[in-house]
Amino acid sequence: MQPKLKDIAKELGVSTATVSNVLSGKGRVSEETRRLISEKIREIGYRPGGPGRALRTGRSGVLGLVLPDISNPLFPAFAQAIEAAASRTGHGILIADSHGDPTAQTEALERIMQRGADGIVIVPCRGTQVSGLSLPTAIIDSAATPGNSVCADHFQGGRIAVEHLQALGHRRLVLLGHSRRSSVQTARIAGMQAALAPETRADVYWLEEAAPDFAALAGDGATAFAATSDLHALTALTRLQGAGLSVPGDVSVLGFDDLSFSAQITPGLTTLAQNMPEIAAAAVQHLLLQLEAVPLPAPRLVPMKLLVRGSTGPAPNDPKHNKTTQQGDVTT
Amino acid sequence: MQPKLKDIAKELGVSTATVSNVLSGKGRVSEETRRLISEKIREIGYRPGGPGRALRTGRSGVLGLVLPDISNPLFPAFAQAIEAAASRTGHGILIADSHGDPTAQTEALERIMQRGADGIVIVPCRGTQVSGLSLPTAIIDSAATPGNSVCADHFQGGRIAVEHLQALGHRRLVLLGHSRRSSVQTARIAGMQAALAPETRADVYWLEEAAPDFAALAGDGATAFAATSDLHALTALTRLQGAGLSVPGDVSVLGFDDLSFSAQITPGLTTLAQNMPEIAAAAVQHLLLQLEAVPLPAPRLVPMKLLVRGSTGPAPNDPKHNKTTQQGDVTT
DNA sequence: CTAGTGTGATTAAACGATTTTTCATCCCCA
DNA sequence: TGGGGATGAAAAATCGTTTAATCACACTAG
Repeated sequence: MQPKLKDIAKELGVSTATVSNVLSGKGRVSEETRRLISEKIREIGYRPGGPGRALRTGRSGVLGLVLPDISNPLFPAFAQAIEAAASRTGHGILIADSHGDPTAQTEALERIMQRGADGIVIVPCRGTQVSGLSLPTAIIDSAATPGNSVCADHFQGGRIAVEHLQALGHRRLVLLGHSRRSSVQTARIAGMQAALAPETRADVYWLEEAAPDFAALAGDGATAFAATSDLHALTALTRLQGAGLSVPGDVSVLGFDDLSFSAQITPGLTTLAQNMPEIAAAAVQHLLLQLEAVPLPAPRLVPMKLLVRGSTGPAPNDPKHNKTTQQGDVTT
Repeated sequence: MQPKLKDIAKELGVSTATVSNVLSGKGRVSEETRRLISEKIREIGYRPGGPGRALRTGRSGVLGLVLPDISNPLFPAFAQAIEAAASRTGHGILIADSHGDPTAQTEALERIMQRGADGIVIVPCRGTQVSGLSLPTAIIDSAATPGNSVCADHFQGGRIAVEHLQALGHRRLVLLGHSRRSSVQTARIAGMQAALAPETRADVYWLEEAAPDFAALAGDGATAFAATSDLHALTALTRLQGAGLSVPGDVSVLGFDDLSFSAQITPGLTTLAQNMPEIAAAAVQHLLLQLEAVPLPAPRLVPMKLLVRGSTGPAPNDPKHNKTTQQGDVTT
């Protein structure tokens, strides 16, 4: 049985109020009893928390986190960053997986509210729009989503990706997305297209609809593949390598999100990383501000960062570049 | 403001006790009022939960989940499975990341207990041993860990891996682990070694200590690489492919845990998968039994399952096998 | 000597739900 | 007519903690 406030009070012959005052440093307590009580507290390792406090104060110290798919390789980093940011402010994280299903998402939100969370961080399912919750909410999606609170600047990430490839001399690009219903992916592709030089040609493929033959595209003149996710970049990379092409000698590959495996493979995957700690901190901050009824700041766009690894190199037959493959991570 | 029990009671002119009775179906309520109240409840969408209930009943309906590293690509699947299993029994999941640090792990446990969790599922940090918690606990680690509650049968997984490779004719194996301090990895390697035929040679490399030159090993006669994680299998596969070797034509590669990317790459990675749903269900079950003070069952060992994809094939120059690479997943 | 002022600590109410106890009827039968 | 169930619902206690209100006491100033 956990020690309770009453136990301490009884053992020291004082009232629970006095003990509580010592804990919070609020009421009037003599130096003497304060010392006595805090010593006892340390001795038996008492921690106030629990439902009692939550009931009285109306704060549970727990934030909900609703994700469309925990097993998506991007979300671990998300969850970890959010957990870290919440820990820093003394909050716990209650997770829920919506399995990409809007109905499940609604249920998840309800369950979290029912459990008394103080606020909710939501990464919404594709195509859903969350609003009108009676709880502080932070939405992490894309700049285009109404109600979005904070997110990576996917558009800018796309631009940087294409700028990087063009600077290496690539003029025939293949842009790979998974689903055009994902606002994140469409933003990245749009950013890529916005950065295209007049002489650059870029074909977009949505893998959900039809998977192209990567090696054939390369044979047809494409020298660089830019995917909206490292997962698809990896698919392309292994398929190209398997077909006997050299990466980045014959063809460059670039991805997004710096997934766990991206630095592990050979060549290392050049990728655009989200600044997870900053996004997470902003999301948590967003909730805490709402809890204090502070007017909300404008949606935050956190810049993405290019990590140059070995999978991108000079376009073949480009006179300007004939250096060898770069080693290690270079950030810009 | 969320609707409260008192609101409903006041609005219908009954006592809170009566409403609570309707909710739980316990006390004596006339059919008439029961109908009236439950209709009102449905109308305003009231859900009892919250700290009030937790305080009175002593159950918060929340289970803690402590992981050594959320961003480890294996844990998403873990977390998802646990979340699903807990949802099924009406529980929420409070996650905490110990960052592989025993001190942080202890703190995480305390924070979770303080928040009033009903039980804790722990995947312990390497080398730590959790015990003596005043809360129901389920430990998921390896069979060798004292106090282990449930885990995959890593040893058996290792055996199956080597048996698979030997059946394909491989007689020169390279076994890859990351750290010999990981009880999971040592169990897998031990299982692999236990299945070796007398004429098979297998060299073990711990990547944490020294990373071998994979291509050189292959040139030296090794025809198959078995890693204790898909992550390292992927490292090996891309490096071998990059060196111009054909997988599985020249060399086979096998991993563990069926990570998110394993089916996405070319060739698909043959791997030994953990039965996450079963492990998660067993862990949650373990907690629920303790809550009801039922004597604990013996530790559960959940068999691993071989998923044969394209990365393993017949050993080169093996007279018995000359089929082409298999397509798709074949389970045994 | 009394009223006012601090000081240190206790009492009691409150939070939202559950559960035990009590209460008020009504009905039946002796 | 008056006890004895049965029935339906209200009253009250309880969980652990915080906090406003209160109290007891000493000290000081008028």
